[in-house]
Amino acid sequence: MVNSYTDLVPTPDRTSLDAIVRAASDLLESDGLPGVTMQAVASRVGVRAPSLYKRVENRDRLIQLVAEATLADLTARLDGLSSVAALADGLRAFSKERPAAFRLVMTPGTGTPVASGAYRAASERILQLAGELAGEEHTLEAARTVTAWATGFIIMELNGGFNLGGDVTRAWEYGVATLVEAITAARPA
Amino acid sequence: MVNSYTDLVPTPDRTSLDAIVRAASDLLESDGLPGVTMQAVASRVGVRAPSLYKRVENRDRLIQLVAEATLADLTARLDGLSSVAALADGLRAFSKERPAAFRLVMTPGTGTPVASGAYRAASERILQLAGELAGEEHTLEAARTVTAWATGFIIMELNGGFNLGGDVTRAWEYGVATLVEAITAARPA
DNA sequence: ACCTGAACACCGTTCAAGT
DNA sequence: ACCTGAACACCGTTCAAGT
Repeated sequence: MVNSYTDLVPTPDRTSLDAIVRAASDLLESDGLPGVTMQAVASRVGVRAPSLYKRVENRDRLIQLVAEATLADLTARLDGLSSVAALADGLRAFSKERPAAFRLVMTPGTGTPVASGAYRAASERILQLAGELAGEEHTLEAARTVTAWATGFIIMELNGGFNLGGDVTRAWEYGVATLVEAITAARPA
Repeated sequence: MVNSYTDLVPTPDRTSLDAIVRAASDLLESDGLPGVTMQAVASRVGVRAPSLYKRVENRDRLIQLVAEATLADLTARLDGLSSVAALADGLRAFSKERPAAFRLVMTPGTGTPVASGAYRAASERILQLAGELAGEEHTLEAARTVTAWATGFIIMELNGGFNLGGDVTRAWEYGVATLVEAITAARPA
């Protein structure tokens, strides 16, 4: 039985969760994390702030979704690479294209727990390659060493933390070479 | 000439910049960065929020001062140590005592530039020791490699990023040993 | 069912008025 | 000179009322 305006003209949705997450990602990169306000996101998708709550629980959850989307992009980006050095370079390149998103994912600070499955997916290739280098027994330690080094290096670089002069890219290459060699050398016979 | 109440009874100051920074540091550790509100800090030093602006420009500057005080503490903490491994262990120990302050200092994100002199002081010993290990030519690269690794490792550890099981401390020791050996091996003849 | 304005609690910050 | 209440702009979030 037709008995209301709603039944006759179901207004088509004016936005979507996907568009919201994308708008938040754009704002994150252009205005930083504090710039990702519900109002700014809403205005970007052509809606008022309260409407966002039909699709996202709250702001924290939205930031979390941005982090997870970023990890998915990163995983895709690293997928084809086949050496530890290429992987490290890919991670660094990604950090330069999307520094704010990279920071969000790698140093979420408090209050934004990201589904660990997303990290696992992104770590898959480094585990594989580290295993080849270090031997099965040291796979996990080797992968952690390389990941920690690359992450730390990139974060320091993004923060302008290398203020003692010198060639930063040279330090990067020195680090990759040093680590790969060391891990290979530590391989059990 | 005495002509006002003020001249007769100069009210003693009820707080100080030092007390404010200390209160902010305590709040940072207990409630996280978002918990460091001007009102919470003010109430902790026994004053109302607007009074804080007599001693600090604004909240961002206050956070910055907390970061600088943290770096000073860290520098003092690392001062006596005399091996790269001891330095790395000291950094990790500090991160467990004051995780929020450590995060603030190592991953300030955007909006809180810390005086670079404070970082320089904290880096002094690692530069010295890395130089002994790596040789003068590679001092800077070696110091950056170790610092990046330790920072990245600790941040990942604080974030609960090591969710693949395994012994985290074992990975830490593997990393220290591997890096020290590699840097020593790369030393020019 | 989705969207909105109005409202609430809570921030950071300013400023005139107190002492 | 330092401190305060009141006020302002701006958040996140809720909710009744529209369509």
